[in-house]
Amino acid sequence: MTPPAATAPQAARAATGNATAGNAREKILATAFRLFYAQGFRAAGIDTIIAESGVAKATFYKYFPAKDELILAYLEKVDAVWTGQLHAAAEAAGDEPAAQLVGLFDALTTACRRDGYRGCAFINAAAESPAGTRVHDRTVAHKQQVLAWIRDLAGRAGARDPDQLARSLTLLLDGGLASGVLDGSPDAASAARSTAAQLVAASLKTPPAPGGNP
Amino acid sequence: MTPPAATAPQAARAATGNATAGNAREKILATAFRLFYAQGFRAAGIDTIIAESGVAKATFYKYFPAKDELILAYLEKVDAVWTGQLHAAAEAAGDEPAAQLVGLFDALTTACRRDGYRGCAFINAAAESPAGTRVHDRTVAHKQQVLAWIRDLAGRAGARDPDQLARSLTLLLDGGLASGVLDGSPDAASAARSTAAQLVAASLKTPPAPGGNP
DNA sequence: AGACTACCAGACAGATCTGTCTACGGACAG
DNA sequence: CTGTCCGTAGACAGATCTGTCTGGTAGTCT
Repeated sequence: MTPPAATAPQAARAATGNATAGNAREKILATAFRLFYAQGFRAAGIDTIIAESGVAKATFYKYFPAKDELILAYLEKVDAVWTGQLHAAAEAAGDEPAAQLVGLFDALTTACRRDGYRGCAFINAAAESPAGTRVHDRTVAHKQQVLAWIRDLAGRAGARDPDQLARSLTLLLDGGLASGVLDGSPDAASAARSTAAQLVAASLKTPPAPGGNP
Repeated sequence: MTPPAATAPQAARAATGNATAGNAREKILATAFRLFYAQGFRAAGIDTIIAESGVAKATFYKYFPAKDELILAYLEKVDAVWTGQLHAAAEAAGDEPAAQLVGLFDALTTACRRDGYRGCAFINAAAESPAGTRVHDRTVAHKQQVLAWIRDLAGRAGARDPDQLARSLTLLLDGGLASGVLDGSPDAASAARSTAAQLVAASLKTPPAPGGNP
């Protein structure tokens, strides 16, 4: 797994040659990661983030000229982490693409079990920012990346209709992410996994009836 | 200093024939319904709601002693509206429970197509309020009501495992609600419907393998 | 030594948000 | 006529949030 190279590791470091430069930035980002996810980024104020990361206000505004920049950086980090977990879960299921399509749902199970789980950070982010904003656009981009990856897996698995299968699986994934917090019972994730297994299996069979669709 | 589109209070009262104290309450709730859904209830301020509903501040606080009360009333209204749409879509599909299980997804399609669609109001609400709050609890209750209704339909349809089928379908429904805004393409809803049809059909067939399944 | 860099501490301005409170007016029953 | 209910209009307090700005400390490079 490779961390996304496109995620803003400030060229200032290379410019100054200072190895410790940007240490404060990481602390801020780590705190934001925690607070934004736990409370939403409208409820988590700059002052709180600054206080909890033990950083001066001027330092904060040096790295993140506006709160929006921090939110975007947060989403970038969430994307990297969640994508990494999805890929890891898929690979843990073996080399067969079909098995990986099911295995990736183990990342959902793990996420739902985690303490303080509050659903999909991107869905939550989109709920807090209207369409057309950069935050919203970043969310759309993330979802499309995941969809494209699953579609690729479905194609390599030999699915009858990779597009359709990928869409069904992302629906299950998003549904599990969204309702994992809401459904009182914790088995939404395992239900998503078994449903995914059923869909994958059905999509790999040869078409039974070429007849019309009611 | 002229309020935009000033709604003459006397005229409005005369139009409705007065007689109903609490006319202002409905106006407030209607405005909140619109603004809360469009912006989230953290971004939509009391002052804006008061101004846009053409109501005095004291009147607002008479009916809703705190913003939380308005949010709860809003969720109550959303619950009634969305549940009504789900039931209507199901009934429009005929009398057969199996057909209704698929037909209810037409409510999702309609919702996604609606202008200004911003996903599930409850999921968005939960994203803005931490677990343990009344808002969050109301969201959980709503989701469980929907789940119970679908489970009942699945049972009457003669599904092999009504619990499992209901859970799969709610996952698809929530996934469609959540990603209907995010997926660039608008066909998430129709994909959810066709996947639901597939799952319902598979669940009605006689069990192929009676082998013990953990 | 001087310059530069990274950082801390915190006051401050300006906006915004929730909720309270005063002042006023029309409708209607007793 | 008077009291009560419903409503408008808007000032106000107090909290909070974003973003700026000043001043001070420590390490590093030349």
